[in-house]
Amino acid sequence: MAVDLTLAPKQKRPVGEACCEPLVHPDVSVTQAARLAQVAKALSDPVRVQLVDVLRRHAGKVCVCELQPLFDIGQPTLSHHLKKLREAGLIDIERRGLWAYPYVLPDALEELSGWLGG
Amino acid sequence: MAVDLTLAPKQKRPVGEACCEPLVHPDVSVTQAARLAQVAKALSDPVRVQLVDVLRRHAGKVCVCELQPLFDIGQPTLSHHLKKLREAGLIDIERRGLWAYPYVLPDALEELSGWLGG
DNA sequence: CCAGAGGATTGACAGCCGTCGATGGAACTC
DNA sequence: GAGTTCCATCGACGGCTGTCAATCCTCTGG
Repeated sequence: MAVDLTLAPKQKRPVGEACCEPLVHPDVSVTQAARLAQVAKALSDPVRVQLVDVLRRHAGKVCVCELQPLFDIGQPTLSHHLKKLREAGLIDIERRGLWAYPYVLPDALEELSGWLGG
Repeated sequence: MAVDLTLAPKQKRPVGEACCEPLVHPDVSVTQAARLAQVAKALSDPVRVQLVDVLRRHAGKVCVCELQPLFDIGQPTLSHHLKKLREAGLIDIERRGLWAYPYVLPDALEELSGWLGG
C-alpha cells in the first residue's frame, strides 16, 4: 500500500491506434525465470516449506521416519513431497542401511533468495 | 553437494519397537508455512516471475497492454496471472481511466526472502 | 447517444497436484 | 529362510492450474 505512483503517460490516447509499445523488458532471462519458478513451485506447499525448515537446521541427522510424525500426512505422501524437493534440486537423500537421511542443498534456496533480495 | 553428514543414531534398532521419536520440530508455525507457501505458489510460474521482475523496476509506470507483448500469451491469460499475483498479495493494481497499472507490494517478497535468507 | 478500446470474466479443455490405500523392494534380525 | 522394518512406487480419486475463444463491463471520444 501507499506506493508512490507517477503516472504520466498516455493521458491522451490517439483514437484508433494501438495503446502503446513495450517500453520495458524483463531483467531475468526466460531460462532464469523458469528455474526460479521451479524452485518456487517446490516451495508452494506448506508441508514442503516446513520440511525444508526442519532439514535446514538438522542436515543429515533426521531420518524420514522421524519426519513423518511432524505432519498429519501418510507415509507415501511424505515420500512424494521429498521426491518433489529432490527433483527440484532443493534436497538430496543419503541412504544408510534401512534409513534415509534427507538434507538441504543450499544453492537452490540462495538462487531464489538472491533474486528476491536483489 | 558434499554436505558433511554426521549420522550417529540408530545403528542398532530395537526390533519390534518404533523406529524413532520426533526429535526436532519446525521453526516456522503452520500458519507461517502456509503464508510462505502461498507466496511461493504465486511465483511458481515463469510468466509471473518475469511479471514481478518487470513491475519491480517500473512500479506504476507500466500498463497492462504494455506488458502483454513481452509474453507469448493471450490477454485473458495475462489478466489471470495478474489476478493470481494480486490474490497472493504480491501486487496491487491502480486503475486510471481505461488503463490499469499494476505495481509490486514489497512486503510479501521480503517475507519469503527473509525466511530463505535467515 | 454510439462506437471503440482496455481489461476482467466466463466456460471449456487437457494436464498436473496432493492425498490415500495397496503393493513392492531392500536391508536388517533372528 | 522367515519375518520385520523403512521407504519407494503404483493406481486412483477430486481438485486446482494455465491456456484459449468468446463475452461482458467500463471508460473515452465524438
